Amino acid sequence: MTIPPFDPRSADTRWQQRWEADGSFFADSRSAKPKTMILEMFPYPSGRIHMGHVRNYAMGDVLARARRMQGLEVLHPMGWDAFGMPAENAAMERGIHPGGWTRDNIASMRSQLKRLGLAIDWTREFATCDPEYYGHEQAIFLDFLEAGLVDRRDAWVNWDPVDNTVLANEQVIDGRGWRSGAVVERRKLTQWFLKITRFADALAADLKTLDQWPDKVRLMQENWIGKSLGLTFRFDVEGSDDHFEVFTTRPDTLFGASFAAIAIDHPLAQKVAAANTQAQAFIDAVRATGTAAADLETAEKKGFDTGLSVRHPLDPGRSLPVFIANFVLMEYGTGAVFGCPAHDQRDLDFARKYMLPVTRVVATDDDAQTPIGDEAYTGPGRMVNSGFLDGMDVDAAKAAVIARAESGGWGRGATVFRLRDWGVSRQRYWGTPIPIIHCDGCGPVPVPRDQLPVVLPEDVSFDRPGNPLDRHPTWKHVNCPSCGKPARRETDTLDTFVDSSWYFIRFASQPADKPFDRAEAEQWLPVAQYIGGVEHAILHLLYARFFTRALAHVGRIGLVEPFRGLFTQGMVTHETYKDQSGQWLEPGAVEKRPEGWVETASGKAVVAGRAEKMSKSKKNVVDPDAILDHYGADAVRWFMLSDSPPERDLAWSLSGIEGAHRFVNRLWRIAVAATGAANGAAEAAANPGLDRLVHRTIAGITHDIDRLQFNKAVARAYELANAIEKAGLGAAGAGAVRTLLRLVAPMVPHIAEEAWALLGGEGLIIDAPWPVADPAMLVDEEVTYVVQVNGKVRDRLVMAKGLGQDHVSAAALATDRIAALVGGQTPKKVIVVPDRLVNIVV
RNA sequence: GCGGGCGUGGCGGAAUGGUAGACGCAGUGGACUCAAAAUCCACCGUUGGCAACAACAUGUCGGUUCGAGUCCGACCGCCCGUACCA
Repeated sequence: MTIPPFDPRSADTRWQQRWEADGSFFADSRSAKPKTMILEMFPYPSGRIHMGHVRNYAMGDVLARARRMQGLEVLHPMGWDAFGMPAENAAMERGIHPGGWTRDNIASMRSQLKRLGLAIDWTREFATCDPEYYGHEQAIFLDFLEAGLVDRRDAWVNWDPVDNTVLANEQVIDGRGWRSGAVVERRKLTQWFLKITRFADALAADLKTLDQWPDKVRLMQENWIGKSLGLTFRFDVEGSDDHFEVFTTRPDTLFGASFAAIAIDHPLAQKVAAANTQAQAFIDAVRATGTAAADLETAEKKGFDTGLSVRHPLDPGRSLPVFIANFVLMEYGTGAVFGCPAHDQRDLDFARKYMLPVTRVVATDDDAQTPIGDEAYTGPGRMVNSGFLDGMDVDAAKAAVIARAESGGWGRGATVFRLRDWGVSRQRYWGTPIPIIHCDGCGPVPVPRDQLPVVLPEDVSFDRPGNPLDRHPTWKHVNCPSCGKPARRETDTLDTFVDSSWYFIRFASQPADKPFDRAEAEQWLPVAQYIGGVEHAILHLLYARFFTRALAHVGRIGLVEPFRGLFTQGMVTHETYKDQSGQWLEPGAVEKRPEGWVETASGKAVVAGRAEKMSKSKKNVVDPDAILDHYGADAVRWFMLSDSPPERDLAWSLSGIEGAHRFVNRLWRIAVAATGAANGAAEAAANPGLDRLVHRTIAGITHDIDRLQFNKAVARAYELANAIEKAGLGAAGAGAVRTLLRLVAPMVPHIAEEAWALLGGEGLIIDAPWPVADPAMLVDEEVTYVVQVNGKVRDRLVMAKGLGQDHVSAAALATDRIAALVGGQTPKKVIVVPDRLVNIVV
């Protein structure tokens, strides 16, 4: 009987259909098994999946499948982050409806994903643009509104005057709208805010509980929240009733103050400008400079002397000039600062420019008399030139100034956060409508809950810029739920980050009549392992943490941290190629010849660049569908998991996928060999060593998968495969082969099922229990000692495990090689590391 | 500027302070074949040597240690994040 080779074209769909027919991946909330939720960040339905998706979902799938084999009830869901600008852009460019475009994309991406054979419970699939989803989101918004977690206020936004819409900061490039190219204006609009700052302290403090998150992400969030401790105090303007507050983290340096500075948007600056055209001109000039990062970096410190002065709070005889300064931000702290040039570089630059005094107030033991040069001193030391603070260290002085301010009633200790409240209003059509009705008499009135969802109208046009909801003939015209008079719907929609801030809870529980059932959701949450790109380290992950806390605050759920484990995977990259004129070339258009890389068609030399993230503009994209057609799902999955550690970038290569494909075929040959006749001689000779390796591999791969070190699991699988082939046991090796198959089944599930069936395994391999290593088999009876002389390896010695130190050192010294090297001297020292190594020092 | 990460063969990468280079890719030689593909076997850090073996070798320089890729200090390079944050 000849067994045909493995053919993924038939096997992949056959097993996928079988799993689906069996409901293998259905996550049963009523199961008595321990439950776990494995989640990868859900995709935006852009149209096609890319290799980054494949890598992301392959990793999550390994974990989900392994946990399932380990006896857990696994929830591994999939859905669509379906609202957003690209759909509206497509609508404008092609005259199609955003909803139709989105649903078509979802359909094609779903079928692409299914080809990968992912262990997903598709019964829980949803898209955030489903009214059933966003209706519940509107209900949550109303919950938050009732609980005082929603605010409506004026805010500065980036306004594109051509597209008539607000732009996110990321959509402003060099001060221009990324689509229209129009110069972006700063506009003040009334916006809805979610009060994330209410939780700023908890969001920062609880980062330390997230011990299964990468340190890097925790640090990024900590910096983003930006908690600073210090003093807020009042400056009184001399000769008037005006006063303003400043915040400082260095109250200790207050005696070194030589000026005060306020932001151009500060109310006092506005007041000054109203009466002073030069001040107004300065403000206009600063505003025109733009706020792009590049501008700020090179921008000189500039100020306008208002002619006003403020009293020094600790030294009433002194007064300080007040400047309007370009480096003071209204958005941070109080929009006003005091300048202490000696101990702050920015203040020093400013003071030198405007000839302000520079007084050292912090000194180390030997530099109290040294004047400050071009560099501010920000280190520790003792206070000088500081009145009652003299002699104190920095920390004591901070506390003393705060105490003095509080008792004097002119200031108080304060905590300031960099984190701002979350503006969620978007002047867009393709998003969740904000469930509010504006009434001239009653103000903003919540839509009654029995009228949810507020559904987006289908009949909209994108022939003109701006928000189609705003100009829809009928949609926004409704009566006020409170007084019944004619009123208008809110036409802004929610930021799409709101949609992704609670989708994982909806995955865990999706009743029709409410966003989620608390008890059911809590069975699955928090997510045991969340996997996605590091680009979401701040916004999405912070918003989701906030949302979960806010839901707990309103009593809807009993947890505050949604993701227990977080893993940020690297990108999939590919080499890039450019021709002599600098045009990007597709990998398929070039080849490597002895003389170097050339363009195949023309034979002209090509410059091979480094591997970069796959992108259309660099023409280095590899389409998963074509690869799946050619190699099948298992080879692609295996390649995505091998070679590179998962947190680092993975360079796609043809030879890499070829190698993965070879391994899949080799697994099949190994299985086929195990159906043959037993090779008795080989069995007797090779079995003990192989058995030990099998158990070591079980322990190793289990451990590697737990830690998401798939590249190491892959290496161990190769080792075991090599050893099985080398042993040449035939059917006598079937046990080892079956174990290998179970170990690789989470990674290459289709070939694993096929080979499992071939070897007569019971049921499906995904229903087979995960192998368990026998601890006795992990311990060797014999160990190889490394014998070093003066730290250099000179010999190896196989001895029984657990011998005494004297015995080991005597044995080492007795070998001819070592005896010759030691040459009869008495060793100065012999170090014995039990069961590992002997080092003889002469 | 600040914060973080990373530097190991031709390449991706392994390595609880204890045999550096597991495993894969690429390459070289051979077997099978009319031939090729596939597959199998062997070799595969550098230098010297027929060999046994020796020396060198984990970005650079120093330190701790019987012993350092790993720990400590200084520096160089690359990558990522972030920024007038008071």
